[in-house]
Amino acid sequence: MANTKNACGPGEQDGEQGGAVQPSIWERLDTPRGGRTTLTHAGIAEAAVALADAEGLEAVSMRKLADRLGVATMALYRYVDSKDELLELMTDAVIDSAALVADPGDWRAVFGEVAVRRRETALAHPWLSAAQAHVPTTLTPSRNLVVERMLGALEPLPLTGDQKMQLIRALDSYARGASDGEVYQRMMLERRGFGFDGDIRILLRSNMQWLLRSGRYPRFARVVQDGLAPADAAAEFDQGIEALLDGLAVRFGI
Amino acid sequence: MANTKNACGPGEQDGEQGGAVQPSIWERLDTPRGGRTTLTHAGIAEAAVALADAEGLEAVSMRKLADRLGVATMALYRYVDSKDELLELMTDAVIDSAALVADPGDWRAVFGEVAVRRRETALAHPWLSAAQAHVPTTLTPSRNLVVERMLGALEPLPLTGDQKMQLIRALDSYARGASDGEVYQRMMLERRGFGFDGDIRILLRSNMQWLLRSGRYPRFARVVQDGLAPADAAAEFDQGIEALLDGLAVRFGI
DNA sequence: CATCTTGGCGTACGATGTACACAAGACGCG
DNA sequence: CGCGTCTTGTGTACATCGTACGCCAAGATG
Repeated sequence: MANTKNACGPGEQDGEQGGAVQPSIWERLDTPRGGRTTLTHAGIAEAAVALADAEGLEAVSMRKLADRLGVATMALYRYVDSKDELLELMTDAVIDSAALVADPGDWRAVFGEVAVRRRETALAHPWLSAAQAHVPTTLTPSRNLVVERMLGALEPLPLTGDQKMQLIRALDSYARGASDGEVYQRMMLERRGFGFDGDIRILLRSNMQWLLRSGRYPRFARVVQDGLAPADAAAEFDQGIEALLDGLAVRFGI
Repeated sequence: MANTKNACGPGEQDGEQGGAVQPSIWERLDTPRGGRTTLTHAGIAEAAVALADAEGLEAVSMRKLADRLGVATMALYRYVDSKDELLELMTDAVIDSAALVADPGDWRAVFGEVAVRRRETALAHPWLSAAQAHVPTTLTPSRNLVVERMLGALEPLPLTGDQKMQLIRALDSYARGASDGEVYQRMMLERRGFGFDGDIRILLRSNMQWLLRSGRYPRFARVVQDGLAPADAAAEFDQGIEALLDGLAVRFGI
């Protein structure tokens, strides 16, 4: 089994006053700091994001980041408990929830905008998907704000809290999967020597030989060989979102 | 910009005979090896998977893996060019495409089965999502086999190759996003001290204090406070899949 | 047997995350 | 102003990691 501990954690599992079992960095963010303040959480996160954007996630090391900030390596540890926490800060920092401008009363518009924005963010910061996978972080301030906005859009509809959350999770699932999948494909393209912005069909074509040779994938080979139209990933993403929301709306009678 | 190189890669970008630009490990898999053969690709992958299942992905180091196999560290490098390639092997090894048993003529059944299987695999091997994110790998043999099967199920339908692929990608997107999201939530639960199999609502509840205190998320706080029913993640996953496929079927007139 | 190819081994190097002890700047109180 | 006291920034040190390189052994081939 993968889980090393399965007993309940620190503090009573269900206590009303229990507080956050671990301060979880977001709690510490806005607590005022005394003494010297050459560094800030925001500044650190921003520099880390810039570094990852410029040189990739694997280039983000505590040493390099500290160098960029003109500070000793260990100074960073006064602000984050570990590198993983730094990654958490980064994943939260790239979500610009201020950019949501859709009519708050039109839930389909709000949901669509959230999804599209997520895809754009993922493509603009290709390291994001890997960072989120390495440091599982549901529930960051920015992400909570997005949930809040979606809940607001669902307010006038006759749905239970559970149904609203299910709707939000469904959108999140599709948007996450489609965005990550697209990013992974593009990173694959880049790794193979074609650029991040290359034609995705190159991947399929360069794979075709392998498909044909083994003979185990006749249908796949045929589809690739017959040629595919140039992909419009953004439009396909939209169609998927609309299809999913259509289907769920029918099920929920809205 | 994140992309370091945007020019076309090795070989001519569009050459007909171009072959795989890099041997890409899958090519090397079934080429026969001479000399001693105490190791095999399959054995290495299996041991690595077992290690990751037991101690987590971060415990998978070349040294520990070699120890487990009773072999020197560098021996592994005769079979994989890098640790990243090892991760690729692992991600392919856990996909058991032999387990697909749905009626091949019923495309909805086939698609549903593929999605469900994917979720089960992701939950059974929580490291999988992170591994796939770290080493973007579309197009592995096992994955190709799944695509082949789905294409087979779509054969009788009046769809173009592009439409078939779009359908497959849409299912892949939702299944990936929902599975990864669920895994991340559970890993988060485990990291916080509640087990991997704990009640997901604990996460929300422990987050509630933060929600209430800041006052920026009134709706979110209310929904959590009003209490949520125990989640049936599998059923919710199914509903999402069905909703998505319904919506797309309408769009494609099938 | 001689030779060659391939597979496994041991060592070594640079980079990484971070624990720990210490110095230096800011603040409260006299 | 002077002096504790707390917080922030620093320097060193260590375990661990991926992996380049050179060597030896084992099986195949002549």
